[in-house]
Amino acid sequence: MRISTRARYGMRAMLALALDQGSAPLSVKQIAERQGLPEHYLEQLITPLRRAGLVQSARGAQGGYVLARAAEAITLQDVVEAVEGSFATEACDCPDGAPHLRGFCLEHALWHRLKQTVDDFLAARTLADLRDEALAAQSAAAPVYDI
Amino acid sequence: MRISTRARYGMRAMLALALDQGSAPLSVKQIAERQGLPEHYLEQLITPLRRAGLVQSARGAQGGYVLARAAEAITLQDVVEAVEGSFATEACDCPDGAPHLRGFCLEHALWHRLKQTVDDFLAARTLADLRDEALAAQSAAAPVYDI
DNA sequence: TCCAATTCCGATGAAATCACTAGAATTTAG
DNA sequence: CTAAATTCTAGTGATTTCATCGGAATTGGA
Repeated sequence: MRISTRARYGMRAMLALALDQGSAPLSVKQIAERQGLPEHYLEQLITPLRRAGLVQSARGAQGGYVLARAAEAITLQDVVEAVEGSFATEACDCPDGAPHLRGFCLEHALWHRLKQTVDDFLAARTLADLRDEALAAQSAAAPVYDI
Repeated sequence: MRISTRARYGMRAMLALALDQGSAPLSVKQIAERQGLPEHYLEQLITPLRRAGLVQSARGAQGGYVLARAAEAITLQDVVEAVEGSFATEACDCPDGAPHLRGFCLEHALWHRLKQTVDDFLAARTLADLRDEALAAQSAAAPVYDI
């Protein structure tokens, strides 16, 4: 039960885009620099984000990526699922039952419920929440004292 | 964010022991057979369970493992943490701040909270809960109709 | 005492994940 | 049109996790 680097890096990249909304597209290089991520690996991670329809790409010079829709409309579960591929791939082979106790399936009794808890947690939060929290923390860290 | 086989196999092994409480110790071979787990790998997983004080071993012929304390006193978090090693090993390097936005740390703002949610979920359940649920499912699947 | 059943320990192979490299395709700017 | 910037794709190491193997140490029973 650990958090993959795919999820962590992917989330950082999406946050970078959320913080930059409105201006020109951000290149992978810029995202990697801002978030301290390995550039070439990030390039690889952003592909599933594009395929999932979470970001939009612009090729060529001055190209890059922007969020495909408003940060309010992208849940953190969208992001994690895009880069990790549905996570619950541990399909349960209940019918056969060989590895299960008769009439009892640990996958269903425990792990699916845990997954549901995690999904609920992530689905209840959007990129906008993260963005706003980041902005609030930034302004608190560097308040303007000029009167 | 996926569930490791260490956690899944370790949990199954512990459940097997919880269901067997009171009789002779279970050997790794027996546990592996009952739960359909790779025997040699399980042997490797049970070592951290022993070191964490969750199971007690008896060496030699007729040896094996028993729960070190009552199933009611072993939370699922105890089990997962024993086999996975605290899970939150993603120590945050906030002070330096290089990979973080100024005054904002995604590890703390998101992943630590998610971890806390998972920990709460697992800590609120004990092996006894799983055992009782398994027993209930078994008797429901094979009810006694003799009057 | 000897044998079989075990735990226990270390090494090795196999598969997945993490990360980098190289280069083709595409687009903007001059 | 050319050059630079960039996405996009495929392939290759490096590292971690998953799983097996071999064998030493320990214990109960014949």
